[in-house]
Amino acid sequence: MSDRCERPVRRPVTILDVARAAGVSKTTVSRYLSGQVHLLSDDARHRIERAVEELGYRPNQMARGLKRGRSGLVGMVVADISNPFTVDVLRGVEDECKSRGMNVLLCNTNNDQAQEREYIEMLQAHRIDGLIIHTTGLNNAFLRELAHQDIPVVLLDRKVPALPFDTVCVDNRQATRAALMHLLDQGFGPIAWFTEPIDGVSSRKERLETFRKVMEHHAGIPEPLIYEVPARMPSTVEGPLKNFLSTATGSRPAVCCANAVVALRVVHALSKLGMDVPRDVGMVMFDNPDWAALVFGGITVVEQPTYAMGVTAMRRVWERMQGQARLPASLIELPARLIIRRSSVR
Amino acid sequence: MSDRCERPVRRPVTILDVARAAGVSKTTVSRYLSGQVHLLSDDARHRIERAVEELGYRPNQMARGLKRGRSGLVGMVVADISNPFTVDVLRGVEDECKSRGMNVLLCNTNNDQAQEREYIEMLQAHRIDGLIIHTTGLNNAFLRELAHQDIPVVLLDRKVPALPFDTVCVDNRQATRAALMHLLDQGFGPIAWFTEPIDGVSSRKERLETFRKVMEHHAGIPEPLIYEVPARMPSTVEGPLKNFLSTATGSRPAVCCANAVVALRVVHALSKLGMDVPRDVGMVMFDNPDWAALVFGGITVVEQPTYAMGVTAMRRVWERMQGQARLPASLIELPARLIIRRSSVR
DNA sequence: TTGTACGCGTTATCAG
DNA sequence: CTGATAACGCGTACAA
Repeated sequence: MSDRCERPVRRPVTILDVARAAGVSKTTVSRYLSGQVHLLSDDARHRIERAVEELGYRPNQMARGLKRGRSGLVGMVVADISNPFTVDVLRGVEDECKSRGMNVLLCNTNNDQAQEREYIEMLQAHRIDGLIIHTTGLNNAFLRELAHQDIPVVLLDRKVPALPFDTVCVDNRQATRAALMHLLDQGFGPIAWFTEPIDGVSSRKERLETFRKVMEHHAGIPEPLIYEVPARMPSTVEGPLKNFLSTATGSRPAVCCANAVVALRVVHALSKLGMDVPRDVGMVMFDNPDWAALVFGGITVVEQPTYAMGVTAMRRVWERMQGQARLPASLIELPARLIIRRSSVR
Repeated sequence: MSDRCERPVRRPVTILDVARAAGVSKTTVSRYLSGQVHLLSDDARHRIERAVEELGYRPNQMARGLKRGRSGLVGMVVADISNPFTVDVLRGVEDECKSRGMNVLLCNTNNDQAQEREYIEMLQAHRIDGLIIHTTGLNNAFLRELAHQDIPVVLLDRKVPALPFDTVCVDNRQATRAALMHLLDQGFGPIAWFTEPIDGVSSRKERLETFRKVMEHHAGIPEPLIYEVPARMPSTVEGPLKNFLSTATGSRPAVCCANAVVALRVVHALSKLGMDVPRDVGMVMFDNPDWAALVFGGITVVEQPTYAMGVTAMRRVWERMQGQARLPASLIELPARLIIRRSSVR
């Protein structure tokens, strides 16, 4: 490719280059770029237009940001990028940024406090215009500082009442209740709850609490079965599951999984135990990953409005950027949807 | 929370603030920050340390970037963030950035040429230090310009020989051959190939070509069955699949899916048709999403080293950043791994 | 309608 | 060891 040598290495073209090429001053070019076309003579405008085109000029966002005080960047800090839930939310955020000419800085913390903190510091350094965070909940003091710096922060999925930030999440109580009532309606019981360790995560907590309440009120079971599944440890599910099922002979047991990560492991365990779903055991799970419709002829799910959550969060950031900064923080709770499939139907 | 009013709105603290608080000049603080500690008196160092801590100072990356000519940002342009393949690669890129103090600007193009181009322009404006791109292959002239600007570009998964960029992908021919030979070994045949429309995408093309060759050489079938599955159109799979299976009575038919997106739809169709895998039909697919181990008692897969691909790509960008800029572009082809499960075993 | 000059927050050069 | 001072590329009063 001789092309590679033709123009050796091109120093990035600046506004000054454009100005010179067009025979005008930087100021005039700057005005053109910021759309103040009414202040320009047709002649100047055309010359600038051509120069920009020919030189392939792109305004330097670092310089521009430095001057204007906004970077055009939004930080998205997620706890686990491997979780399909996260990806769908991210899609929403990203699309919404795109339509506003902004970019997403993606940060995956692996549910680790130190990483979360480090990332937030990096994002601060980049002077992000907004932050959307699926937080571990372990950096609250640190996060609070962002409030003083007047940068819009939106919490996602996990509430932290101690923080004065907008929060977008789903109505976990309604969702959990719907799932459980459906199981009970179908004649299932006892029901076991599988969740990741609560660790102060609000969504996990709310779902679990609601499970407890529903079990007590509607099934008269004050001490329902709850299994916490530690992350990334294999085969901690099979034992409890086997145990649960063996104590439930003569009835119609069911399992409820608090998210897709746990559900995946439960499904594996059920398969290994040779269980027939829904004949031997019913199943309902949170989240609606690809495979939920596939396994056991379809698993009944509580589908969260993931994409919409992302869109909503980013819109909120945008509104705050437009001067709504000092309004009180609001809690936006979106409804989840129960999708009934074969796994929970007699 | 009275805290919110205590310090009303804090102007971002600059290096000058630190300098004043520490009773030294900006220069000295700058030295401290860039780790030239050997040039500082213990006294000065301590005072700066304290000032930085107390004020919560974070160097402004925009200013720093403007001055140093590097932004600390890497652009990652992906064709489809919904594809688990993409997410795993992204994880690799992200981890590798993290360990180098860099950040990822994530851009999802939805396989759309215009969006890809727009995004690359935005990334250019941000003066990204590197670009990793899972390209549509439709903006080549445009991409070529990046070569002149001396910014490291790494192509991912999809080769574009016309472009002078490093490329990280898998050995598709070896992988495809392994998958097909395995099916033939197990006594399967005829074999049908399901793929997304080729659209000039090298990975799709290589897999398909290899399929053709293997079929001709080893099975003596010059015109094997190929089905192109258009994206996001429901139930275009069921018809062809049914047709294929009906013409294959008396033999042991199998299907091979060129990626997880297509495979998902094939699985749906197979379920709907009430097929028993592997008894009625064998199956092998590319990619190893969560659900592949679950469905049909496990689907045999060609697992791509996705995470490693991300890591490799980012390492390459890094090397180029460190002055290896003018070395010729290299092609890095990683091996895929055949994981045999129930779906392809007699 | 256009241009001059300054500053955004850093780093680098140079002189002490 | 330390500190002025000049850029980096851009936007914007202010002046013309």
